[in-house]
Amino acid sequence: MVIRIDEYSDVPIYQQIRDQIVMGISDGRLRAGEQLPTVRALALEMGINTMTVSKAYQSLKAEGYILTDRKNGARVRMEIARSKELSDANLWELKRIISEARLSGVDKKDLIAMIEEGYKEK
Amino acid sequence: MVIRIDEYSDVPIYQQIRDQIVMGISDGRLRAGEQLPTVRALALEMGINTMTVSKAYQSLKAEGYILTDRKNGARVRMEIARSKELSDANLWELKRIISEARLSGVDKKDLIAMIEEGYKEK
Amino acid sequence: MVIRIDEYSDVPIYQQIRDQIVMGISDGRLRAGEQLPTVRALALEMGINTMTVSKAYQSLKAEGYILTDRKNGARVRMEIARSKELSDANLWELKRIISEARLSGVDKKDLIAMIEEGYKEK
Amino acid sequence: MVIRIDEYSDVPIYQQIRDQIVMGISDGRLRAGEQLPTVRALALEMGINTMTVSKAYQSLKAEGYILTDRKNGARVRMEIARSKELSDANLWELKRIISEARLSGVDKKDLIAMIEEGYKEK
DNA sequence: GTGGTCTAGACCACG
DNA sequence: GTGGTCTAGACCACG
Repeated sequence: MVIRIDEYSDVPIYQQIRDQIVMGISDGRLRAGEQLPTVRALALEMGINTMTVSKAYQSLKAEGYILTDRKNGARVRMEIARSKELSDANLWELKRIISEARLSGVDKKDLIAMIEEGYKEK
Repeated sequence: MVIRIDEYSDVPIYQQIRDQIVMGISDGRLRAGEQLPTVRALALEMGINTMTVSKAYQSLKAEGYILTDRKNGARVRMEIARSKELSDANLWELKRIISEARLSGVDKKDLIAMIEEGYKEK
Repeated sequence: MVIRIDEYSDVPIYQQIRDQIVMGISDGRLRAGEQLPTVRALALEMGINTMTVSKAYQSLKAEGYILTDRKNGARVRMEIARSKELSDANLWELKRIISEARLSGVDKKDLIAMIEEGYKEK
Repeated sequence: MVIRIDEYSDVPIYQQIRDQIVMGISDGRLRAGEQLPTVRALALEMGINTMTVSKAYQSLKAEGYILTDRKNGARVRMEIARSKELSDANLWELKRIISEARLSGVDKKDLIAMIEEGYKEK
């Protein structure tokens, strides 16, 4: 899976990596149990510091998306915990985006289509 | 309209103000043409720096949500530009949230319900 | 509150800081709402890098023990979430220690006394 | 006695082996004088490196829990030294866990029950 | 002034 | 080889 960094984004690099891996897991580009690139390999490939990648992985690990071991590096977790709820931050963020979408004249159907797309079987 | 700030949020205060005003316009608590409090008044009321409020207003102005003039202060714009599209940033953010929702086991219907709620007539 | 680092310990420095702040909150040396030293101040005082202190604070923040804001630095949270349960890691660790205590001939009463002491009103 | 390894735990594998053998001795699953599997046998059975098992055994030997000789392999020691004291590391660790338990709202009685359980006659 | 991010580079234990 | 930790030093946005 290719990870692309927008160096002009306000979103920190480690967060962008974290987000893209989460999205990769959700949309099936990363399978349960699949091996992630090593911290060093990904850092080298992306031209960034290993600490930055490490921070992304540690975040993913703390959130229960991946597991790391010293021998094999990082893998997508087989059973990701299902809280059944959006975090407060995501809930607010979603409300904000819906408000902005409405004000921009985005059709409600387009938003729903995005959800359908995101929930499609992979 | 009451604006509530979470001073411990990772979201900058000026951004929280900006977001809540946008949401207020979207859900009808703020009407087109309606007068906003002055920078000084809002800053005083919320116990924060005027610079912070000013930053929020400037952002809203730049985005086309409000108009300011020296005489009348700030008002909600009568005709907000309707790009008919989500910004790139919002598009990505929405995809991210949908991915996380799905992985957390949030029901697709709950997300759609939030959209319906946000688009309800006011 | 004085924080002491054992530089020969296997426990990472950031973890030692984190642990001592948690213990300080529990035993009343740090009160709810109390200001913590700034990242820079603590780093300087302890002769370590700001990143190391920052890591400790971020861990405490993620665990819900403290809150940070840009203006005032870090504070002990007023209401710490009460899961009512030990983490798996702490549960195992406690079992291990009890086993080792027993084998070393430590009196059961001494362990219970430590618990009583730790739960005393402050 | 079955030893279970969590390869994704932050606790090193050799430490997990060491801990489980100590717990086995304490709770009577391993009797004084009882033979332990050879390093090779255990490593083969668990699918891990012999070096890792060897490290665990060496640690147990250094701590006085087991004895090794070339002819008979490793055995649980007949008389384990009873220092009557917790090590400094365990003392600190126990204090930390008690602090976290208290802050999490864990009932004091639950901790005491764990001690009673760990000290039950076998 | 505050915390947050990032780099370049180093060292470490584990396995 | 793997992830984890730490430093020295820099730059950033926020307020």
